[in-house]
Amino acid sequence: MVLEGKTEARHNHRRCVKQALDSAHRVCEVNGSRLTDLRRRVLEHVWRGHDAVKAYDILAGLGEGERAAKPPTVYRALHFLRELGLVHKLESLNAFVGCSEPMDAHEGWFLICSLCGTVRELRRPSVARLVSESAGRVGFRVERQTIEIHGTCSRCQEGTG
Amino acid sequence: MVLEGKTEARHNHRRCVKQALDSAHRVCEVNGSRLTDLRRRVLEHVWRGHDAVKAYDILAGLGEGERAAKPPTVYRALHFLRELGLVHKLESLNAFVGCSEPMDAHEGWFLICSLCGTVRELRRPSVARLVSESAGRVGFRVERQTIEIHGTCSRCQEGTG
DNA sequence: AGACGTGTTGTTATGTTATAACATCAACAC
DNA sequence: GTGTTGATGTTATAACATAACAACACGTCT
Repeated sequence: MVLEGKTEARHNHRRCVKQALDSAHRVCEVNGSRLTDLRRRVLEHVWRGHDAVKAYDILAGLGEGERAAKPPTVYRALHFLRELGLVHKLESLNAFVGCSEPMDAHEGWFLICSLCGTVRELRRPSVARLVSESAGRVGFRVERQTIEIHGTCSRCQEGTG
Repeated sequence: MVLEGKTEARHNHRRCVKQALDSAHRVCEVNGSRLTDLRRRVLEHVWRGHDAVKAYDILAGLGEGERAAKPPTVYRALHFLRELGLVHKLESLNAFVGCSEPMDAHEGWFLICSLCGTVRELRRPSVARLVSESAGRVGFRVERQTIEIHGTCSRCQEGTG
C-alpha cells in the first residue's frame, strides 16, 4: 500500500523500527516473555512501514520455497505480539499494525488513509470516554472498542489539492 | 448466538421483521432498485433476530443439497442491501446485521454483547462528531467510520448480578 | 550427564470468509 | 420477438485463520 520510498521520504524509518524493537524488549522483560528470533522478525515485518501489513505478506517475508513458513507460525507470533500490545489488528482491513506506545495501556483508535494506506493511532481519551458514556446511558458495559476511521490523511490531501 | 427463544421472550420479533421489510420496499422504491425474491429472503435471514448473522449461515438457510445456493449469491445480495443501508457489516465479527432505520443516512455505530450476541445500533451523532473533530485536528478527512463496541448488554448484566 | 517439564516452533490438514470470471435467465422496451 | 439490461447461477479459486499433533529447545533438578 505505502511505497517504501514514500514512507522514507519524510523520516528515517529505521528509528521507528529501532524504537519499536526497544519497546518490545522492554515489554517482554517486564512480562517475563521471550522475544524470540521469530517473533522479532515478525515484528520487524509489521514495522516495515506505517501501513497495515497482511499476515500472508509477513508469511511470504519469512522464507521461500523449501523453508517457507506456514500460517500458524505467523498467526501465533502475531497473537503473542498483540497480547503484549506491540501490535494491533485492524478489523476493517484484516491487517496488522505496530503500536508505537505499547507501554501505556490504552484504547487506541485508528485513522486509516485510503490513498496511501498510512495508519495513525490516536489515543485521545475523550473519544473512548464519550463512547463509554453513551453506551452506559443504555446500560451497556464496554469491554473493548474497535474504532477505525477511513479517510484521507493530510499529506494525501495536499497532493490532491 | 442469540437463542430464538431469548429474542422472542421480550418482544414480538415478527413486527421487527415486518418493519424491516416495509422499510426495504420503501427504500427500493425511492432508489428505483428491485427487492427481488432472493434479496428479500436474504434480508429476512439477516433479521432472524437481533444478533449478527454470518454469510455462510444465510447461505445454508437458502437451500440444501442439490439446490444449495453458492457464496456469490449471498454476497451479492448482501452487497446490494448494504448499499441501500438496509444491512450493515460488523467488521470485528465478519457478520451482518439489519439496520432498523435505513432511511436517514447516518454514521451508525454498534454495541455488541459478548454474551448473548445482541447488536444494538446507536446513532448518537456526538460520537461521530467528536471523532471527525479529533481527526480533523491532525488534518485527517473522515470518509467512513467503523465503530464497534464489545461488552455486556444491560439484560445480560442483570442475569450475572 | 540424563530425565523431566514447559514453552516454542514445525507440519499437516482443514475451516472460514470472500471474490473473479463467465454462463444463463428474467424483465422490460421497442 | 429481438435486443438490452440487470439479476442470478456456476465454477473455480483467492484470502484469511485455526485445530491438532509432532518435534525441538531450554532451563532445572538430581
